[in-house]
Amino acid sequence: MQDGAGAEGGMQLLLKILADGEEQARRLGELADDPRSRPEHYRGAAARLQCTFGRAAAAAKAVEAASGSSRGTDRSDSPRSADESSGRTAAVAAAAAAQERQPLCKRRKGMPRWTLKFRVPDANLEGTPDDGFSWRKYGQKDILGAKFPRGYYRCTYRTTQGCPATKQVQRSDADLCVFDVTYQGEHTCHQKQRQVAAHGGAQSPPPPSSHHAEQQDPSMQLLMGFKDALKVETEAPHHHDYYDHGPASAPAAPFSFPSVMPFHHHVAGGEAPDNPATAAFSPPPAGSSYFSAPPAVAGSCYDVVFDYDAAPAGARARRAAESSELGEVVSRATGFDYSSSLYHHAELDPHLPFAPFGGPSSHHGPFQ
DNA sequence: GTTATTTGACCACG
DNA sequence: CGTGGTCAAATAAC
Repeated sequence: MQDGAGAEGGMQLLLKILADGEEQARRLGELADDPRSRPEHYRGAAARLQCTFGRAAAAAKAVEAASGSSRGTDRSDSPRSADESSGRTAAVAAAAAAQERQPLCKRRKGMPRWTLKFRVPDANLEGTPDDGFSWRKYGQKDILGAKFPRGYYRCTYRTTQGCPATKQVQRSDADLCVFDVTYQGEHTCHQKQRQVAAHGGAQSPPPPSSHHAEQQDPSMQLLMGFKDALKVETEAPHHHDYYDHGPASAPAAPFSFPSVMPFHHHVAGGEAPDNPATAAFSPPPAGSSYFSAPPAVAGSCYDVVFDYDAAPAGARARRAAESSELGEVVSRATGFDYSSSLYHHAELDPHLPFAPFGGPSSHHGPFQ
């Protein structure tokens, strides 16, 4: 019973989150229309969107788990992760567990992490794609099985402003024009602060918490971000055209989610951990949970793909291959010549404001 | 002079 | 013990 209720409440929450995502996507579209938009703007918006989807995914997962457990037909042929197929009560448990899980007090774990796939048409394949931020390279490592070394970067303002953002850049083995850029940690430095403050009305009631608060509470930060990205305009969902060099017509059709939530589709054709990203980035057969927005203004688009899987690199790939992978999303951006795919490995659910699951007072839209 | 990159060593995790 | 991520000294670039 509780499960059922949890599922319903979860579904509502899910819908709510999806609505947020829609708005964020719209906003991203709006950015595209604004010639003043910069890569960082897109990135920021994409990041927010990504977070939203991460939440949505988690919510969906929870809902599924809830309904699944009440059904009684769990486990057996579900190749999913064992921990989740064991039919938990619901998201509440998962969320709680996630929040409680923090024995890793050593390294930088627990920070939001996502991967963007930058595809460089044929121009910028010289070096790392510019995402609008200043990075300082602090290392390079040859990765097993990878043809090219992986570059480690951290925010230039790490020492001066204590910005925790880091990224890892790696060229795809197969496609030289594809870069896997894994970001970790949000920028707290001022370089990105001007992310998206372009809006009429009471735009930017100054992001009050933009430096310290976020470091302590990622979820808080995320919520703030949501609030920040409320108005938007989107385009019609397309298929898997990850990059459309469309004319500058940024029409705009309401962004609506197809049949997305429960995406269970196997993607990789096997265990080719070489490039999990490639799998998601490559042409999804028909009917995959992939949809990107078409033609942007100038040519590039952001294909955002969420992959919630807490596992790092290797395991992640395998998981993506074996179990259901969620691919999803997106939107386009303009101004640059690369398209990218954004992956999201919700480090589990470090930021899952799921508390009010199954409760009536769930998530009242405090986004403002 | 400064600041960024390179590069091997070190260390943590699985 | 292998792999991946970071540090830090040396080097290069500005």
